Amino acid sequence: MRLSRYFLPTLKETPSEAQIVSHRLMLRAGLIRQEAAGIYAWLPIGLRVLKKIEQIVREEQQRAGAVEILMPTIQLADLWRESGRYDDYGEEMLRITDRHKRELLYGPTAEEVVTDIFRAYVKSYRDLPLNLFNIQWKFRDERRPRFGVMRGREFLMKDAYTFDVDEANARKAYNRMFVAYLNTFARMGLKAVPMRADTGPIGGELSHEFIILADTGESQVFCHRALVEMAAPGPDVDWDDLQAIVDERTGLYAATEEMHEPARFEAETAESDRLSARGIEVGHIFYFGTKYSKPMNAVVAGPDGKEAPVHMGSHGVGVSRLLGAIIEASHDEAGIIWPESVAPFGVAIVNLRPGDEACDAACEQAYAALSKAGLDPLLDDRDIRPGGKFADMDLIGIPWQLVIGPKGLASGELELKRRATGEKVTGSLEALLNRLSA
RNA sequence: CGGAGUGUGGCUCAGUCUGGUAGAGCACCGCGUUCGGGACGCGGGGGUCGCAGGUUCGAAUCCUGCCACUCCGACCA
Repeated sequence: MRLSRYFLPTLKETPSEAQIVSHRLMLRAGLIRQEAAGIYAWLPIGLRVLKKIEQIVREEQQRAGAVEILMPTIQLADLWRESGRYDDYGEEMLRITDRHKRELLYGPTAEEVVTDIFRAYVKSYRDLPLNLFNIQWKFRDERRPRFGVMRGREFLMKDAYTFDVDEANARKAYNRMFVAYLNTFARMGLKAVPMRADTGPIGGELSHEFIILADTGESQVFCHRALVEMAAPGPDVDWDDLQAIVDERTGLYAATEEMHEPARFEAETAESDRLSARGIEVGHIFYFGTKYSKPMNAVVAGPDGKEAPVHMGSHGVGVSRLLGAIIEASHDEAGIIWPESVAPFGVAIVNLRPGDEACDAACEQAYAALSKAGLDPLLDDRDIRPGGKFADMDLIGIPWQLVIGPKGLASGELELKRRATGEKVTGSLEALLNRLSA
């Protein structure tokens, strides 16, 4: 992409509505624009990062055996009456009436819709286990939206729904999502800790929140220090038997404020291992048995021919919230520092003298080579003050900057800078291109 | 929903107390000089001061109502 023909509305000053660092940086770096409280437009750079995060989530869901579908944002009130949640959900649900006076709603979650899809087609235990997920916009009319995309009213969520014949199998499905989440967040450079969690109004018996630690987190969390440093299991695991991996994580104390038991924490965890911190919830997994399948009559025939309600779980990842969470975890004075896996571009080529024949030619050469190598370069060829370019590239957090100017071309010593560390490498254009491609 | 606060060009804000016909910096446009980490000079465009009503010869400014947004709390897969 050439910046002279792109849309990158960066701001020098912070809009007054933003209080926390990720929100400020998202506005200043031109990732999002607020349209109303908790409702945002996604600008080109923000959308690129959102899509990369979404793709990582998708790949790890598929690796764990989940199948992608796409459910509508608008749902029927009648389905929610079947489950009994229509009246319970309260003012957080955005209710809509169509021209036929039919009652609709903007989905805050999709248990009802997916259960309706399931019961229409799946009739036998032989079709299980089944895990259907979708990545779709949700709307919850929060009393107080805040912190930018971290607590918006409209947000992008991955929600997976597992269907199993009994509780033992449902726990295996739960474990697959548990491990998939560990791998998902690790790929984004995040250290996420699974914690015992309150099941809230959705109900259920078994639930973990995945929390990343950040000073601006919304909830207080308590856990054993070892959990923070534990490496993700990775893709090469036995997906049919993950109990040992899950036990290793759940054997150590970890709980959010609502579930915290101080006495147990102190009994189970040596004082030097106790960690109390603020956390951001980026994922949440639930097993809730037959809470929806029973009232909605989602049943399958077992080997004995008898019908029984299917055992379900639901498993969410806050995809749009993850942008804020990653920025909270990775930034400095100058701006965002994207992990390479989610960076909007792989490398920025900065042309210090647009219009200078030699600089333009060297930039074109670098751009072509890096594009060919799949490094997704962003060419900053804007004819503005050079200082501004450096600041913009730092602000939007591109992992590498290749600086091309007349002095460097004359001396043969160009500069390559790594955003995360500030480390600089100098060399010929060819040498730096080779280094980036490696 | 309880408490607090803010609405003035795209952004950050001054002006409101003490009423007199709207300003600064940044951004934007033109010309010139510049150019290796957010340049400088000169010229220029852009605002029914959140909305509605009231008081007044006159309202960004005073009064009333409403709306939006932000913060603290409660709430929250």
